[in-house]
Amino acid sequence: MVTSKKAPTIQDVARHAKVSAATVSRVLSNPERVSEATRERVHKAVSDTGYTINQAARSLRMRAAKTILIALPDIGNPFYSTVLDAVVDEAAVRGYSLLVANRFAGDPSRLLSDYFLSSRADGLILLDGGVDTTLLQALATGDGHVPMVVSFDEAPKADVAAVLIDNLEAAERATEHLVALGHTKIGHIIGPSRNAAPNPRFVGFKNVMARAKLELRPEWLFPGTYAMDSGLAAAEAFLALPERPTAVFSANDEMAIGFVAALRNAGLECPRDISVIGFDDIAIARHFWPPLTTMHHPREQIGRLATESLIDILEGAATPGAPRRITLRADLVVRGSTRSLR
Amino acid sequence: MVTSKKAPTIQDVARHAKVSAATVSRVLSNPERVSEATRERVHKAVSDTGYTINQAARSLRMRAAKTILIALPDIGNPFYSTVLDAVVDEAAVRGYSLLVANRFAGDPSRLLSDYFLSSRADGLILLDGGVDTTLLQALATGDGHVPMVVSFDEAPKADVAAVLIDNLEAAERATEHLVALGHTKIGHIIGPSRNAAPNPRFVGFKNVMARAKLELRPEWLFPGTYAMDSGLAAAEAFLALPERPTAVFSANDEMAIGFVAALRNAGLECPRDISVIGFDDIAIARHFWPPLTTMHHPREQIGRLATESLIDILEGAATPGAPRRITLRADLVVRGSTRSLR
DNA sequence: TTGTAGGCGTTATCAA
DNA sequence: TTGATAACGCCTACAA
Repeated sequence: MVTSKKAPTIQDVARHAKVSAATVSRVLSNPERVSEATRERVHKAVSDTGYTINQAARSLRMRAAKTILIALPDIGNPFYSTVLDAVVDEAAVRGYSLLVANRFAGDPSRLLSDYFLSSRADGLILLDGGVDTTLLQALATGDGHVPMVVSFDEAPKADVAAVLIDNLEAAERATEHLVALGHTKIGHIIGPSRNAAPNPRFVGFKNVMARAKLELRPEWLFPGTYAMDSGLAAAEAFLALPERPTAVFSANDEMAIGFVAALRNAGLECPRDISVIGFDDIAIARHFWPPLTTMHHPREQIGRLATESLIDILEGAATPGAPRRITLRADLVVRGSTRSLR
Repeated sequence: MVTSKKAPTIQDVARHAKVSAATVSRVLSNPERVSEATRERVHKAVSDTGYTINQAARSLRMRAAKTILIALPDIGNPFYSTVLDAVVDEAAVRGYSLLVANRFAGDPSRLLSDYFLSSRADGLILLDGGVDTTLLQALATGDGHVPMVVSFDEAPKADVAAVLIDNLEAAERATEHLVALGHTKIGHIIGPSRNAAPNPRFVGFKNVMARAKLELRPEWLFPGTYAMDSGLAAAEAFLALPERPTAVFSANDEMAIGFVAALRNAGLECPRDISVIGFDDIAIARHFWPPLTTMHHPREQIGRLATESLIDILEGAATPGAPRRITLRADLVVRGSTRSLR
């Protein structure tokens, strides 16, 4: 059963069951159009021969591959691999195979559309925010457009189905946590901005600071890249400060971790000397010392919902006109890196 | 160029270049069999029409999908996603697409061979050690056998191409590091054993202890599962000990981290009160506090080599009779969690 | 050097 | 309810 000299075809099954290939095909895709008796004979023949449908032939005929493509900026990054994990599982549940593309940023248009023109994949889950907006628009809504669902840090301009979190609102809640703890001197490690738009997490931070009537000191704003190194750099700038904030909101966990680690080397303890809140809740966050307070980014859920949405689109279950946009909530996870000042 | 109403076929290109479809096909696969002049005309026609080869049709005809399948136990685990990252890249370089399967342990035989019988993939990279040995043997060498390369913790019994590290030898070097630091009272957090065979890292540990004539105390051996929790459990057992070791070799980093964290909660500092060495060098290891001394597992290299080997097999560049077995070296990375006793 | 023709394994259309 | 037949788009003898 495991293997046989040569993969049996639908013809072999047909012979075995003494019916035509057409009937076998029908049993497999529209069982209700076949009589009970022959249906059973065919099923038996299928398992007797160990028949498995040839996907290549099926794809050719159906112009559909039952396969979806996921494009990621960096699989090695645990953030993305967590999403990928959920996507693979959900796709499998729905009977789809999953093709993976990594770091295609170089010449995205050609590479990506190739997958569809060559009918290797039916739809796309795009997690790579580095795609040019107009290009994205063309890919998504152009002539031979690609069914797709995107999930970026920031809501894409293009008219595309998307699964997102509300970064601005979540950043507000992160900042509010610090305010609620009694902190008034609060700094921020700023995430990079895309397309010249200010980072939404930074905007959320500023909103709350204004609302709480707290001073927004320029020297308490540390520019970052999301990489851990910028946390270290922020720590250096922090240590050189004549007057220091008592709390810092970092636009992501990596930078927060770098920041805390560098401070510790300089003799400053978190949360004793400084409270730090991160963003994303990466795997390290809970095992770090101190365990990092952060906003939980629902990565698994994003992967699952993106896959569901895409397959709904592919199978016509989704309204074609209005691309669905799902917004998820990032929850505050209080751990050990923030403390009350009261 | 990005898209067109309907994907152009080889016929469209042929018409455009005023040649036959056969000639276009030849230009694409055996350019040398076509005259310079027509070759150019065809190339122009290809780019004019925006033609992309239809992989489904090609696969059907060629009985090859130019696609490889990777089967992983858990994509979400950074260990595997790092390998995956390298595999995706290397496959792309060689012109192969990559299909991903996750957690298929339930009914491996059917699911996996399906991919090949249905000609969706040409070969397999197997990272899931949970496969039954005889099943593996059948899959690898049976009648309609699947070209494959495996990479597990332990060398598979089956007659299969493999890319591995020598766990036993690396564990010896890890233990020797502790001995060289002057430790004589050394414990071990044992990794799980597969197929009733003792964990090779445990064997390596015992070898060195015997060689150094150090006492192997049963109560200093903590059973583990590779999950962080067993590190916590080991810490509890450790704390209850009347006499404690001064150093511990943990069979992997997760357990080492759990161990150190739990000890810290109980007031024991690493490396002041205890030296700990892990294994694998996962991403957290360097950012943990203290930065973890460990054996670096060459995951990227494994992914790259496994992919190369598989494609060599697929393209007939590898000797079919004798499956190649590549053994890589895990390097010692000394960081902050181990200290000298002298 | 180039073209013609047949078939890879499926599914959909049309009759029976 | 079932069967014959014609594509789907490509590659490769075989002919010219």
